Amino acid sequence: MGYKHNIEDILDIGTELIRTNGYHNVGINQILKACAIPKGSFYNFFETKEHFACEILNRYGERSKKMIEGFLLDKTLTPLNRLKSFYAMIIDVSEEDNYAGGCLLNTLSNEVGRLNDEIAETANTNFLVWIEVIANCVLEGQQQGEIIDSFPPEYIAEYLHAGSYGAFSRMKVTRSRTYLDNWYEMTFNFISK
Amino acid sequence: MGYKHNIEDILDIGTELIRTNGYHNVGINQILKACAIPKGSFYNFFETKEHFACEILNRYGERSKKMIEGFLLDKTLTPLNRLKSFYAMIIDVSEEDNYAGGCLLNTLSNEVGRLNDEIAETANTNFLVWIEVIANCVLEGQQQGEIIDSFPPEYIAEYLHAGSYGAFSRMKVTRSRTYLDNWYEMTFNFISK
DNA sequence: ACTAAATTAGACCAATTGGTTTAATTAGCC
DNA sequence: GGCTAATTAAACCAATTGGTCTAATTTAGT
Repeated sequence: MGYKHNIEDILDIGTELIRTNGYHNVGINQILKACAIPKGSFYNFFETKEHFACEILNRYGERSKKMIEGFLLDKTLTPLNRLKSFYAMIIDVSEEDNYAGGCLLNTLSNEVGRLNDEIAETANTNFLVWIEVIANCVLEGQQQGEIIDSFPPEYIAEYLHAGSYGAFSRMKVTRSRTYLDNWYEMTFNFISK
Repeated sequence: MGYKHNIEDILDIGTELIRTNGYHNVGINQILKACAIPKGSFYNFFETKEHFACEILNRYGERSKKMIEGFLLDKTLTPLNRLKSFYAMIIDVSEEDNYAGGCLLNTLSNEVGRLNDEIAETANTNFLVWIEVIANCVLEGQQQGEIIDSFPPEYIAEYLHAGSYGAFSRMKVTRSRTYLDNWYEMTFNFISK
């Protein structure tokens, strides 16, 4: 039957709070309150706030990887169209989310990437896992002549995904999808053959 | 002769602290300590921490505008080469800075852009001032046939500068200029005619 | 020299920060 | 049923948060 509280719930709620409000702006107490768990339970599950951040990053990384694969391994579309549908979905979801947070990995990278070694490494590792999935799709597109082959697939994959992070920065202050849409249009124009 | 403390020093030190450590991670007390000023003076100059953030944003915005113009109005280079030299400089400076903070405007946009209306608007306003300067240079480049004209100059300007923000996110976790360099190479390859 | 306003100084405030501790309770296993 | 380990619960901690307050000092204008 298990105990009263389960880690998954704490991770879920913590992920959303930190993704939308930032790392230093969300206290342990706030997470505890939202989860309705006492402090003892939290520190039974997690050593420190830093470790907690790494755990939600890894969890977010794994789940997102599966979601990315759901789009990029879909053989009913051409590789380029798979990529397009993936980023079109990200933009739609951001709008539904009311432009609140964007990607947890990006949020933590920007806020604590330079300050905290463990969080930085965890964020980077998970990012590179995504890049591998994206690069495979890019390579397929290159082989089918849909995508430019003037750059290695990993370069294009990083360019694509990090590019979306730049767009998130603009999204957060403009509270609109306009620049996300422009970014999408221009980037796919540039990498299409 | 003036009083003992001057606002400029507080703004300078506050800018650097927040740019490199983030908004919520830097307390008023920390800024006071670094400036060696008492609290009364700080709150005599600035209403709240939020207002202080807006002031350093505006100051950073104005100074950066002048610096951008220093590069982009330099008639000894072609428009495209002016843009290239500007972003090459940004990357070099980031390396010298040990990849610490990147752009204050981007840092604040990402961390508090969605949480704080005043800071968001201030960040966006200053960003758009830069975009205007960059767009003028892009337009010149288009007129001289150096830069693609398949997109409006403002679109290319935003694409350029927001793109560099995505690269900063990667820089902070990798602690290297590698992705900044790749971004530079690819972006200028895409927008060159 | 006098006055009013700006500045300086730092003690003080309630609220919150991340984290510890101790005791009670619960679960799983033999 | 009894034992051990995990979990729950919340009081407690020192340090820090953004911000206020009062009093002393300094400046600029007349």
